[in-house]
Amino acid sequence: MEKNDNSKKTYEAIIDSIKTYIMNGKIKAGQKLPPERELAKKFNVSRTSIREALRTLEILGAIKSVQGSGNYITGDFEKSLIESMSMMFLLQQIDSLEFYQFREALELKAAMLAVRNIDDEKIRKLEEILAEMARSEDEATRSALDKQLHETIAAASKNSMIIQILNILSEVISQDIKQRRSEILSDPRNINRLQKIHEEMVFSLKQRDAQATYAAFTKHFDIIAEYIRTNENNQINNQINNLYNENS
Amino acid sequence: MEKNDNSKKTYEAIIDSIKTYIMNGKIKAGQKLPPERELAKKFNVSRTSIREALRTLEILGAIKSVQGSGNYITGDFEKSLIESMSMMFLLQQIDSLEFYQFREALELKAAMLAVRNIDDEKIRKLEEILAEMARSEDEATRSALDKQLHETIAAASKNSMIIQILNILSEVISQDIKQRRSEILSDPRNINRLQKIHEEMVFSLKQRDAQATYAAFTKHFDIIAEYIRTNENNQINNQINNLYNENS
DNA sequence: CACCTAAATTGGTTATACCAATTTTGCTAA
DNA sequence: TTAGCAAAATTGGTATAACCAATTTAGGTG
Repeated sequence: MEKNDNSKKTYEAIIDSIKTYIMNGKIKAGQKLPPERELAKKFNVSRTSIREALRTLEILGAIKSVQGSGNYITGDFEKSLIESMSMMFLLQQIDSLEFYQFREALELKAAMLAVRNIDDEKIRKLEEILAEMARSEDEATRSALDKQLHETIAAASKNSMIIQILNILSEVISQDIKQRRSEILSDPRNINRLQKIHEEMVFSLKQRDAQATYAAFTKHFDIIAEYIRTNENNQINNQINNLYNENS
Repeated sequence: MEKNDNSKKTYEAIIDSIKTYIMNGKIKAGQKLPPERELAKKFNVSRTSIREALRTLEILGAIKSVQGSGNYITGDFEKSLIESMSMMFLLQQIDSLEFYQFREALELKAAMLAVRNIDDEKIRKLEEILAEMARSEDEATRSALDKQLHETIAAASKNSMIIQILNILSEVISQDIKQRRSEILSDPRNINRLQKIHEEMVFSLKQRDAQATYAAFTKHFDIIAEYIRTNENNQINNQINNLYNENS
């Protein structure tokens, strides 16, 4: 059997074909692909090659295979990005500080967009969270509320891409974030400091004051950065390693 | 043959195993994995499953398969992220404005980091680019210099993750960026405006003045945003579609 | 020692068979 | 007729075995 392409491996050619298939709108999200055996016939290759192509499409988040049912077009790319970024850390030894700076970039932009786009309901929600944080006793509650606060602000940006990537980043370093959050939030000296800054952040958003919002968020980041710098050797990779070592 | 895991498919389990293999440092970047037939024996599964796992690792950028030679650990995740993000656009209809806001987030952070980290040599380079831009006649040259300017600033941030992601973003929307850059840079009213802002950007970096840098970059973004808003219907997807339709 | 060729190694692909989950079909009973 | 259930068909998941194609290795030759 002749190959579809001189240079490309068969499964790569198949991927492109199926991609084009999807992009041209012949198949829309949610729809089912033809059965593997049929695809094999149609593309005139073995089912194995079809499956290798489908595997990569699956890892890219383009499709989802369901045994006994079929291969469905999806749009779930978060998983794929999470995988990629995780691997990126694993092999490139990107340190925590760099990672958090990346995250800060998005959080800050989200905040600046929120200044323009936030509505009164979200403001109320933020104020509620703040109030709960103030009267929370245990570190676990504070940690959960802290997470909620940041997510609410991100959502107020109304930029779905930034929201999605922030979610992904949280996933990638959830272990790391959790640990650090609890570290930082369990230090009694920080509790008040952070509470104040959180209040500043929300207040400046309420006032739709861009400059104050920028200042408040920057201050917030500085506290985090301070913590990370003191544990410079604590590479994020260690955390991620633990994630995977479970199933070795 | 019993499956390695109750819930996971075999090839997924294999992926995890090989990942762990990599993470534990048993295999470092550049090294060769054991042959597929050997891996199959070691993991007690078929070569088929091994290969499906290797395909996904390849698409993730973790390995590279070379026929006749072997599977090598690499660290080339850009390709994978580009793929993921491209697909993200294709199926999710993220519009240009959102995308550029995402980009701005990283550019701004890069600039703010550059304020702290930039050295005199990079400053000189930026000034040279500015000078060239001032005396450039054609739009193509200005466009190339503009790109160079932004890349140099990004590099000055010294945050490899931000630099990488910015590169990836450029790749993903290179068509779009090129088109808009030339649109914006070909309008005679903008040439002077942009030249001034670029000078502000570089000058504020030279002064290591964070506030001024922030102001300059924000002003720069506003010009871009202004342009994009007036062409709101111009979805980025169109550009990317064209990228792929070639091989249909 | 350098070079070339043949053999061995290793990834790429195909074909077939069977397992496992889901879906469909069609019968049975209420 | 219809609701429910069980068998059959469909469809993805895995395993073997065989062969192709590129690379690497080994061995021999000049």
